[in-house]
Amino acid sequence: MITDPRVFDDDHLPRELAHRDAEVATLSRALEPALNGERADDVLISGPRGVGKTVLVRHTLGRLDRHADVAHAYIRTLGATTGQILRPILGAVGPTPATNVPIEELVAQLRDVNEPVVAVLDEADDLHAHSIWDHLQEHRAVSTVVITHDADDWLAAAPTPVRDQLTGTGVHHLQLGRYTVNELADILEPRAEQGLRASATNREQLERIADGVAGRARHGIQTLRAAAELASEREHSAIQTSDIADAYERAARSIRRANLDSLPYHHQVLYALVWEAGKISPGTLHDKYERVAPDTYRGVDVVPVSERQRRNQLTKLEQYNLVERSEKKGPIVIVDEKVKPKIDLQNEVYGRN
DNA sequence: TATCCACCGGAATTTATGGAAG
DNA sequence: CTTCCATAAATTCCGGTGGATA
Repeated sequence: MITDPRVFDDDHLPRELAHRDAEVATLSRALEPALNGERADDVLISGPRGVGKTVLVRHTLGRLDRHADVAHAYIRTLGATTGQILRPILGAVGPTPATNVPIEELVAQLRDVNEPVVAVLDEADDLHAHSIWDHLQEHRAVSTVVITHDADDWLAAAPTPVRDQLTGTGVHHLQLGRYTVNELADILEPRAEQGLRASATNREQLERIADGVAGRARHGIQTLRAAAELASEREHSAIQTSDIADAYERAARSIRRANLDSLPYHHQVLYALVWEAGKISPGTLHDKYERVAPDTYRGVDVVPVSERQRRNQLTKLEQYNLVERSEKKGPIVIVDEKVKPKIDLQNEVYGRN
């Protein structure tokens, strides 16, 4: 059923970016000065998850690169330190500085940058108050493309100078909305053509999927993939309505699983504990962790972490939508019990597993 | 209302990590 | 190889919060 799985990957760039012509044009215009050696305009991009904010930027930068190289750095800024943001920016115009060169030195190097660099600051929701702005503000050559979920919230929470920079004249704001059913079906169509066996699906089904995912392209693409997988498991010669009906859940689950897989060992242990309980108060969670830790970490190259650090890791699990908390002080609840933990908890007293 | 308790999360401080120089 | 020294990661410390209880 699936002939080319790559077209369903999150980082797959389609040849044509359907239904974003206006946005591509605006972004191109903003970055154009860089082609002539001048500083590009700043851009603030906002929109809900999965509507193609990152893809828009990657696509547009790629297009510009065909005319002339635009030095750019793409940085996922969620939780990034000043050094982790500065280094790739400098790396865009020269060698990437080593991790042990002082921030002071990085800042000095940044001041000496004269050719235009576009710094794409993705996942910038919490970046408004970051000290990185002390160095990026009003830079003669380095411009920014800030990607966030809600532009108004972001600007409202930003310190005045940052807000001024991102609302001044010549700054471009792009608000990406959800796709309509037709638009999203147009996006799914070429993927089906390239990634699936011929006549595995049809327009009506693609529209059904587009409708079911409320205009979010990433979900739509993952749902199409899941529907195809289900169809082949069930030995259907083509995707059927029942496959689509079950695909939403599978798609959501595979996204969660991928999230879980990307996390390090500590998170796996915590997830396993919450999963086992289904629902657990922070206090008992920590107790169990301590009880299980000596055996669960045996033979692993990492060592159990403190309670404070576990709190950080639990928020990460929450951000990744693996675990949730209904009220502020409420218990921690597993989001999808069918997403099984990657590791087994070991405890010699109870002898699990 | 006053007090206790469990928990949260910011900030200071310590430890781990890994390039670079000797 | 060892030492040095920077960042990054983790721990320690602690004030604050909100809910429960008397």
